Amino acid sequence: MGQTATLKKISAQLNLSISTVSRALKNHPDISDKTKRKVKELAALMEYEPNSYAINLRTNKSRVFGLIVPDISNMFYDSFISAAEKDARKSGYSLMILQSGDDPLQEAENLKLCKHYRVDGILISMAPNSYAHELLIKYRDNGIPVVCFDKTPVSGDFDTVCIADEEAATLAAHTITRYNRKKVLAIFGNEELSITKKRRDAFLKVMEKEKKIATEIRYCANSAEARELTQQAITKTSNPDHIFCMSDEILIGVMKTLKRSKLAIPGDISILSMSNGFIPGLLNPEITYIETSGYELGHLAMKRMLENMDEQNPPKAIVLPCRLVEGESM
Amino acid sequence: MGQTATLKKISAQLNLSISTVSRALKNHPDISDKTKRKVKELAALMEYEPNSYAINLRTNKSRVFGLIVPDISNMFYDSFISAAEKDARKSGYSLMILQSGDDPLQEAENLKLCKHYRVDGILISMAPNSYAHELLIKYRDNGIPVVCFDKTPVSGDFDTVCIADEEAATLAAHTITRYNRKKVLAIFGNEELSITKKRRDAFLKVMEKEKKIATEIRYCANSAEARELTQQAITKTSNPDHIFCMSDEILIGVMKTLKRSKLAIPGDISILSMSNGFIPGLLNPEITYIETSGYELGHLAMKRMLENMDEQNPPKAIVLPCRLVEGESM
DNA sequence: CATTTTTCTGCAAATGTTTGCGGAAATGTT
DNA sequence: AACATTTCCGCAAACATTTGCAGAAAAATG
Repeated sequence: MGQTATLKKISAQLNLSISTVSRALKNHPDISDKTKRKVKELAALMEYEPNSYAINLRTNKSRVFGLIVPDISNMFYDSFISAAEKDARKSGYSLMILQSGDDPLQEAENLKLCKHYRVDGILISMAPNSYAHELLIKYRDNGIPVVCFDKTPVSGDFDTVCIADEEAATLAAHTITRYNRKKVLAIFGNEELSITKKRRDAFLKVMEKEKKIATEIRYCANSAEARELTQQAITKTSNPDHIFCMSDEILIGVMKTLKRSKLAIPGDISILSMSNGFIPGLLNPEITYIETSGYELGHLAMKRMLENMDEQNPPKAIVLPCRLVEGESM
Repeated sequence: MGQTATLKKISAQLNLSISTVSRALKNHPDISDKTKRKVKELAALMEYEPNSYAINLRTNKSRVFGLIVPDISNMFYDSFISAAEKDARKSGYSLMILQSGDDPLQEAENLKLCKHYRVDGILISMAPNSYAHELLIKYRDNGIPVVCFDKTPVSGDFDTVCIADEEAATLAAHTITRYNRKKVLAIFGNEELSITKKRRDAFLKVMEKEKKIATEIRYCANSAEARELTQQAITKTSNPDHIFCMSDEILIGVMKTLKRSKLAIPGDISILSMSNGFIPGLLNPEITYIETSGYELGHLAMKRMLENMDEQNPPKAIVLPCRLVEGESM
């Protein structure tokens, strides 16, 4: 069958050269209106569509971005991706999405895949213990723009788009101090991650000035550990009257324990979390949180990537400001 | 600069022809070991990587699947995608992800994008009022396998991979009958969707046999409407002693209202939902639900798509069996 | 030494599109 | 009529890879 239409097939039908057909379809001034009309008619009839493989080869571009995240099925990343995809599409780009599963090896493989597919740019949230840095440097030097988001390297080698971690943690701490609490339990995630360190340090910087408040810092790897931790805290003598949660995951664990206890929120114990808002709104009472929006971050990151398509820019650190969303947990 | 390595550049360096270099790298028996060694060394040194644009052009394949969903940031789809991506990668494929936003126009545009990118296959969960059917038929006839999942057309034209909707709704109804309830409020989603119809009909088929139970069916478009609906139900005289929720979205709305009421769960009113389990586990008490796993469905759908890569298969309707997960809400 | 066989390599075409350059035909100017 | 200009179109190369075919050189056989 005549399967798919090509310039060649159209030109053969009309006894024209391939180049004439190409130019006619592109409204090139060299081609007469009569020829243009004939060509366009037949092209429409044959449902001609330029072969993107050929165009990619010729232009050495694909209009596709590689996007690497630890896991798509995550409250934060799924909204990030959702926003990024919409913006990309508006500018004629598409996303190729790859998951690292928080595995540095998988991450490196995904980066190689990006190279293999010759994506026009890479957006990446890095896995813990990532060794992707040098790979990314190489890609950048080969003209593939790299935008790091959320979990970013500390070096100033790449564009970074992040939640205002310090600002958010500072805001959290200041909020807590307003409520006259005595014993604060602050639960953070993996201690090794820079995101944890940044948040913890900014948080502590404020709390240490408050001599009237005893602050205890703890770390946990997942929701179950947060639950465990909370259980220990409320049964032992430490008895905090406030718990700060660095993330949704932690908040979920904390709340599961508190629900089973007889503690009233915020009467006996108050809660403040960092979140995109979905989980806090689900819980009862609704949790007060510092907003960290994946949507917003996705918009910012894609905007930056698209800027990099137009011109080469020196690396820039972009920060998404945060805000306090009042619930009923404080 | 020598930017990226190509066969041509390697061949120039070694005074060989392009074809010899190509064959050497592919261990073709025609090429002497000595030549092979030389070529491979230089290729490694220059970090040669075959140009996928050229390969795509030549083979007329891209090893990329198009995946169209209403919205990525959705408990169900994000896990579907997560599973699908992992399986695709294992078989050397990648995913290009596009969102329709439940807009038939956007959906059609995305399908055209898939055609433009010449993806090797399309996985799609269709928007309400989709008119993609004929487009998909055309793609299928042009040799692009189509796998519909979750929201699928009723025709037998394509592979479909679905939750066992009837089975799940039947299981839900049977579960409810076991608990000696009098007044059941069953809340479903958009009445126009086939998924809604299937679940509702199967549900009703069981309930109508139970003369002792009064069943009321309601529909709602989103979480807020479900909240409203519940509010009306518990304040007016109807006073249900059970609420069935077709989806997480509905469950969330229902629970928000119930939390503010003084009704005890399951004492005064019991709850049964359909869900992937995440939300039910978050709520208090934990909600009993019929499991509808996005992960599992993603695995099934990708498996089917990969089968279609090997050989042409007649359309097949694949159904993911469901199970009851006991919480504390019944 | 002549012929056949084996071993190795290169030519050229094909995939589809774009574009600089040149050239033919038609029209316009003296 | 001779020349210049405009209008319209095609050739061919380029992008990178693969592969059937042919052919040269070397080795083996008679």
